Amino acid sequence: MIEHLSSVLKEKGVRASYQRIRILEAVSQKDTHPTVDEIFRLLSSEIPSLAKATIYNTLHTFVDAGLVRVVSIDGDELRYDSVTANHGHFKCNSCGTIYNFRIEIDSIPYQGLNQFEIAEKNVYFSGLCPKCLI
Amino acid sequence: MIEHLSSVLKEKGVRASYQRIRILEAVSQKDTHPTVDEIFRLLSSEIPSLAKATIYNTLHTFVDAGLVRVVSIDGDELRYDSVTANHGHFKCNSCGTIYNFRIEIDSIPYQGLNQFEIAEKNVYFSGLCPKCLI
DNA sequence: GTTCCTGCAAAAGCTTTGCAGAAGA
DNA sequence: TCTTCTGCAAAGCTTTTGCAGGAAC
Repeated sequence: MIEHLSSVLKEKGVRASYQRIRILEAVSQKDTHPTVDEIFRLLSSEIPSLAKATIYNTLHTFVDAGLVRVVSIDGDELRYDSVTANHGHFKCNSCGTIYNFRIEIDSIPYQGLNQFEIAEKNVYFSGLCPKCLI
Repeated sequence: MIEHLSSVLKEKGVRASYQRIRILEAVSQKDTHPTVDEIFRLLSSEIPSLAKATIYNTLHTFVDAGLVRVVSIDGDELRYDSVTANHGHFKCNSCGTIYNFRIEIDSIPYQGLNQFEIAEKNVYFSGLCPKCLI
């Protein structure tokens, strides 16, 4: 796993330090969309020297390298997600959980961006999740 | 105009103060997606007593009332937009401008949200705008 | 050996909060 | 009159930055 993540980083031209591998691992866990603080709490027991500033800086590096994207549905908080194709994000207004769902983003028709170069497409829904509807 | 905005506020159960009317007006200007700071700079020459804290508080009130929505594409900054149907937002990674574009959000097929109650749908694209591509 | 990261601490920004006076209903 | 909002200032967070030592290549 560490081997694999290490080569993922190097492919993108990002130096593979231990901290970076562990932060990428934390963000890549399936269906987690951790905040900076959640990553910090998750890793600081194992890496007591880890500084929050390092997490901020590392995530910026990852976003610039296209490894990670920012999930920001209502601006309350920033979350991070490893880049995966064809999914949208749903945020529950009650419990705050973020869910992935399948959506064929590239098949969505739109108008008015003829001369634009589109690099990234995001779909964000919000409302109430099944747990909070009961 | 002031009359109209005043009744828009009252319909949503929001007391129609002068500040609120002017802030709603600023957010409702076509194709503007102002930040708190931009609203502050726009209005403070005419309303020198206006406090930034009032703008923050007022925008929260508007969002809760469903008058305004948060536009947060990459988390760099929060912008506000009056609620309008069937449009997405495009952010230029170079100049930072936010553009509206037409998209029939309700016709987008998706899977995996069967038991969910969806209150709001947002589509965010990013890339480069025509001005920055030249 | 170089280059670039990390950790620490301090600084900078942004947003919220508490309270007294003012304005809306 | 009663309720709610505004402005001000201060507090509370989050995020960024500078620098010395250390790790990657």
